[in-house]
Order: sequence, then structure tokens, then C-alpha cells
Amino acid sequence: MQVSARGEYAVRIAVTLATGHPRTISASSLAAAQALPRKFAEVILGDLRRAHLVDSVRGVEGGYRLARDPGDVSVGEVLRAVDGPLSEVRGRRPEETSYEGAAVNLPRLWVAARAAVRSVFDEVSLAQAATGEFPVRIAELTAADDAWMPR
Amino acid sequence: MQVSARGEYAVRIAVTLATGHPRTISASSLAAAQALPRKFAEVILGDLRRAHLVDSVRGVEGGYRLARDPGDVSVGEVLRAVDGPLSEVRGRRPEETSYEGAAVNLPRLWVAARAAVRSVFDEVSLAQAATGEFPVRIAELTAADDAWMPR
DNA sequence: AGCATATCCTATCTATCAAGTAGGATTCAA
DNA sequence: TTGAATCCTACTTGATAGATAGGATATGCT
Repeated sequence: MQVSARGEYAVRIAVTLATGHPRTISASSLAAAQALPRKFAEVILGDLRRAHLVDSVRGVEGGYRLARDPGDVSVGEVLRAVDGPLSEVRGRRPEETSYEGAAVNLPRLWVAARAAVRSVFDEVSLAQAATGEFPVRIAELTAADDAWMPR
Repeated sequence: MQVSARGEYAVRIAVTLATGHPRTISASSLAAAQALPRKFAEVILGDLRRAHLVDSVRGVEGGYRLARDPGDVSVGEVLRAVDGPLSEVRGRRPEETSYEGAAVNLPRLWVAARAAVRSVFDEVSLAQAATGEFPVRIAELTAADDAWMPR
């Protein structure tokens, strides 16, 4: 589960938009609020707009706003918009893998891993990410001490 | 959850070793069995050896074997040995992230995602991956039809 | 009309890394 | 001593991430 800089920035931008919803916020305000390179933020906002996750308004007083309610947009959608599929194995989607011999069962493993990732990112909305009021399942996952430990 | 070619190859090699355990198998046999570039397989086996997941025997009749019982080595260990940490956010471990403003709660989200990934890869042994007899939780994750659908 | 403030578009740069290759030194059993 | 294997160092190649640059275009205000 590697989240790129683009992905991280996109989510930070998205939760900032969620907090301000439905006001429009300029790219430079967003960049300043989250300490991101402004130009890079613009690129990312372009991705989010093309994915129809945000609307943009040009001109003075312009900026960006979420296209839907913050409770209705998942973190997963944001990540996919900027980084592509959540899960890939050697550049392929899990269900497209296929092996011979001892490895024949691996596709099921890859699919299970993807399902696990989805069960987090697709089940958390921007509103939840912004407020910290996560679904019970997510709270459970972070409850164990060792969830916070490196391995 | 991006699994690199190295990661995929490593797991395929590891389950092949699991199936043949405790016989030693040469790098070229392993490469042939899984249709991998031999030299690249050697590199990966070197990583696994340095991580003490496999033992090697030099000379004629030499090769590699799992250092522990196939039921006692997890897929997660293999992936970490060749690809580093299972989950990173912008090159950092989830628990090392920290944000201001609307993004303050994101570290919990990243930790939850990592926990979800671990709940798959750290809970499946090479023996299970080889036989396809996955733990119940994994079977459940792959049971739903839409687990096999792209998004 | 003119100006300030935005988005938007195209292009470019640079460093890093993944993936794979090459060649040979070393080890070991028969 | 020979053949088959691991092991070691180095290299190549292409793609990609993570930006940055400059300006064209749109909009609201006075």
C-alpha cells in the first residue's frame, strides 16, 4: 500500500475542501493551508476536476469546491483519481494475474489484499476523514497498539 | 498496495520452495518453474537469504531451501525482505506522518490501511499460499463477487 | 476599459528507481 | 579437475515521480 506524494497531497487537499464545503477555495489557499507547492497543487486539482470530484470556478474569487457532499466522497475515489488503481501486482490488476505450478493460488491472495485495502479507503468519506469520526471497523483497526508499530 | 515485480517474483519463488520443502532447489530450476529471468531470480534469492528466510548451499547439487517451515513463514515477511515496508505514505511509515489543519486525522487512516494490508499478508503462510487453504478471513474477503471486479 | 486574481494548458527538468543484464570469482561434491 | 552451482560487483536502460516555468484564458470589480 504505497501512497505517493500526489496521493497524499490529494487527500490533504480534499479534506481541506471538505472542511470548507461548500465554499470555494483557491489553489494557493489550499497549498498554503497544507504547506504544499502551489503549482503541484494546481496539477493535482486538475486531476480531481477531470475525475469530477471537484468543480472549479475561474477568475477573481474563483477556486475549487467538492462536486459532491463531503459525506458522499470516499478517500478511495480521491486516491484513484490521482494515482490510478488502489492495488496492482507487477503493474496488473489482481484479478488479471495468473500463474503456473506452486503459484496457482496467488491471484486469490492478491484479490484478498485489494479487498482489505478497499475496506478502508472506500469506506471512509472525506467528511469522516476531516472530523476523525471514522467507522467502527476503522477504529478497531487502529485500536491495537501494534497497529502503530513498524514491522 | 503496489506489489513490484521483485515482490511478485519473490512470493512465487517462495511458494515454489515451500512446495519442495525441505529439498534444495537451484536458482535456475526455480526460474524455469516460474518462468522468471534466471539472473533476476538470483538477485531476489540473495535478498531472501540476507533476510534469513532461505538458506543456500553452494556447489554442485546446491541450491536454496526455506530456512523455516513453510507453515511458519508469512507472505508478508517475503514481501518485506525484497520490497521493504508493506505500507508507506509519501515514503514515510504511516505512524510517522503528521499534518496540520483539516488533515490532522489522516495518520489514523494510514495506520488503518496498513493494518488491513497486514491482516492479509502477515496472516497467510507460504504453506497456505501454496495449497490454497487460506484462513477463513481471507476466504471471506475473496468470496464477494465484487472483490474480483476492477474499480 | 482596465486591472487584479484566478484557473488552465503545455512544456520541461531532474533525480531516482525498477527491472534486468553481464561477467566472472568462489565454493563444493564426485 | 571438472562441472554445476552460489555469490559479488558493476552496468544499462527506460520509465516515472515530483516538481517548476511561463503564459494563455476567464471572471468580477471599479
